[in-house]
Amino acid sequence: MRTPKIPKPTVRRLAIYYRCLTKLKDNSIDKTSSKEMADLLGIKASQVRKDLSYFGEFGKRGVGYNVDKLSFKLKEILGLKKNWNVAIVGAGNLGSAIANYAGLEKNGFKIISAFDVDEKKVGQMIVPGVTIQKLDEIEERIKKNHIEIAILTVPVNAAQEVTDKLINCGIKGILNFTPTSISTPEDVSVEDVDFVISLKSLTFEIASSENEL
Amino acid sequence: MRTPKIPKPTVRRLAIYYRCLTKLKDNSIDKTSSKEMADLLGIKASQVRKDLSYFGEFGKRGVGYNVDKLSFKLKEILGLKKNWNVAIVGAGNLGSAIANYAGLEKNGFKIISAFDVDEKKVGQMIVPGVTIQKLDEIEERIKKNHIEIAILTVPVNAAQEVTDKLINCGIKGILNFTPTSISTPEDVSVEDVDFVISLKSLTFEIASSENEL
DNA sequence: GTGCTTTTGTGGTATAATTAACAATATAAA
DNA sequence: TTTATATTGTTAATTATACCACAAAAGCAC
Repeated sequence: MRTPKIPKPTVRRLAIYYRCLTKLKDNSIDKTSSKEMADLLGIKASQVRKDLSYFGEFGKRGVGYNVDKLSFKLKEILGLKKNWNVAIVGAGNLGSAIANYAGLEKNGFKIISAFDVDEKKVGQMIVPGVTIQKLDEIEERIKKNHIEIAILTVPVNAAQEVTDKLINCGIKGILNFTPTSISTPEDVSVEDVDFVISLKSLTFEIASSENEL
Repeated sequence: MRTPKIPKPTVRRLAIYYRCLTKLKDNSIDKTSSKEMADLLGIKASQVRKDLSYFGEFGKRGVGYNVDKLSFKLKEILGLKKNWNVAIVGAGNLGSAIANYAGLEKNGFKIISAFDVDEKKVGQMIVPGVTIQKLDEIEERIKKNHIEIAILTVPVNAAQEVTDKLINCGIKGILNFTPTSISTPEDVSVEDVDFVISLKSLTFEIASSENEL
């Protein structure tokens, strides 16, 4: 019961604040303020303070925040003090690109396994040191390697079936790249990433601003 | 002034309804209801009706919606009756994977050009028929080929600089995959896609549910 | 120390989004 | 034709989220 009930948008922003603080650190800036962060991110300072206030008091009145300290706190809050073992499920174009995205490793997400149904892909390396395995082996491997997060990049028609397998082997979270909503019990979290939907939001905006003329 | 002021979440859901209707069509289902769609998507029927009501009356009381008709209307609303010309800006791993994602073409987004600073990549094909070009040529090419949407997959430190170039050559929308917020004038729409942030929302959820025990 | 400036943390308010409720309408069966 | 059932479109209520405003520190200058 550490967390009363944190708004979803707040959680996303916490991750954004954390990223912002990392950048400040890279620039050797050791103190900041809600105003400074808010301006960098294009939001309101009160929003930053409100978001942080769900978790405690991390700043000093009249002074601001110590970058290192706040960064450490957010890291803790976001569950990033440990490294997370991740599996890529579906080793196509997108799955491979994501597996090789440097940002993952850098942020403490380690690709431990990759799975695909395609026999031709099995045995190939998806990232250095990780070979693609048969989807059949998924339950065994996920349990054995203590994988907690799956990145789901299978074709849409396989999405729910594969999700059910993941649930069975005790996965805790799924990053869903398939263009469909998958259902899970409430102790298995899902985050959807759908850039075609984002593209269509974009065309909506463009089209409606053109219609307004 | 066709649109009074549509909530952002509504716009995203419209795109999801459209996808849902396409699926129903594929299964030769020609009529549906707010209830049926809502159940398929895991939301409330009243939400579906409310969202649609911003744009008109598309159903028949006591009966429901004609799949074809509603689908056509949403296509129109979302600005998808025309095909959109898209440029990939930054032809790395992720940019290439996205360019080759079948869902784009299928949904009316056509990759017309790709750009990169890396001389070694220039001249290579990113998708059949599209060779990667020097970033210097971006303004000329985007204007000449009537490209309206850019998919931004450059390294984070180049994001704003490249964005400014895109703004200069009259781009209308940017799908931003870089892990930073970019600023644009208000007539240039931006949609952020950041799956590392989504991953961290996931770890927050997992970590806090573990702390609750 | 006193006053001035800065900036936090937070309680209250305003705004936005979701959900419920229901009259209006359609269909089909009795 | 009436009654029962289904389902919309819309208004009202509820809930969620963002924003404002200000008292409570903290530091600095004099």
